[in-house]
Amino acid sequence: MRKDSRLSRMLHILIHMDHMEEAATSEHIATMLNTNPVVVRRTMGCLREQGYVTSVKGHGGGWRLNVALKDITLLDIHNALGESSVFTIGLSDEYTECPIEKAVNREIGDALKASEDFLLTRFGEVTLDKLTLAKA
Amino acid sequence: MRKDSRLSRMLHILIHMDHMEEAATSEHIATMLNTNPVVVRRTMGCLREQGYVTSVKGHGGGWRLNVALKDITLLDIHNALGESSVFTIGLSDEYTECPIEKAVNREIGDALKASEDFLLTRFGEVTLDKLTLAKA
DNA sequence: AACTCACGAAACATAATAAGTTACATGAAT
DNA sequence: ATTCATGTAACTTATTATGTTTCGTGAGTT
Repeated sequence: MRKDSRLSRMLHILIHMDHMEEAATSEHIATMLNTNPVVVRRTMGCLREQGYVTSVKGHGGGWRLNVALKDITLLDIHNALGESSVFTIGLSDEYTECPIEKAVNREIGDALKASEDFLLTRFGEVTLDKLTLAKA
Repeated sequence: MRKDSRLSRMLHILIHMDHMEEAATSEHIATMLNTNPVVVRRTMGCLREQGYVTSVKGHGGGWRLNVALKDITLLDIHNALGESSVFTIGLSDEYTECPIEKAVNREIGDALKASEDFLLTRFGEVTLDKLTLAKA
């Protein structure tokens, strides 16, 4: 199942942008991510909608960070990207009345929910400025 | 991203099988899951490899539970199905030397790992007999 | 022995979706 | 006017869970 690598990619870029004097073009960012400018615009657009970055057209245009790294958490970016679900595990979608199936799906669903809460809480505790200090 | 519903489906079926006198045919199970006998054989085959069920060919053949429900956890079945990863979130797979990218991927990777451990621990605490008692 | 039932397995088709790509419109600076 | 860069629509590709077809094989039944 193909993974959604947008969170990883966007965090990477946001931190780089913090060091930049000039606006970063989609082309430039695409090169850094080994992808395509259109993919960059599409994904960065999600962050712009939430105000984390701004974009300017034309000469000298491109993308700029609009919020300090210390004020952005992994959770913020995760949410901005609007991921639907974090898990590859799903529930059977039979719309039956079978009480066993319901019990199974409730158990799995509750566990997934708890695990997701755990993950998102952790994401919420990490601000991007911490990652610039991290040792490689 | 399409979800993997095998865990949900298999738990559902295993619990039903506990009540059955006769062996359940793939055809019968497929009807319960609103799917196809071949899909059933394919998925149940994973459980057979770990000894949770047995299969018999020919007349009167089919699938039987081979281990008491109280001795099977959600984790056992999850493992038997051999899921690769539980998350839709992945890391950028650029094989760069960029320390920022590495720091980002380590942070996300650690969080995913912790969340997965949390989920699997919980799966390991639930035996299938508990689900038969659960109220709908 | 012939027949039927049911699993085993290979090969292929379908559906969903993240990502990649092409093409063109629009706006801003030179 | 020209060039640069984003905005967006439309299409293609890659991946993978699931679905489907088909044939082989073993086990009871008649």
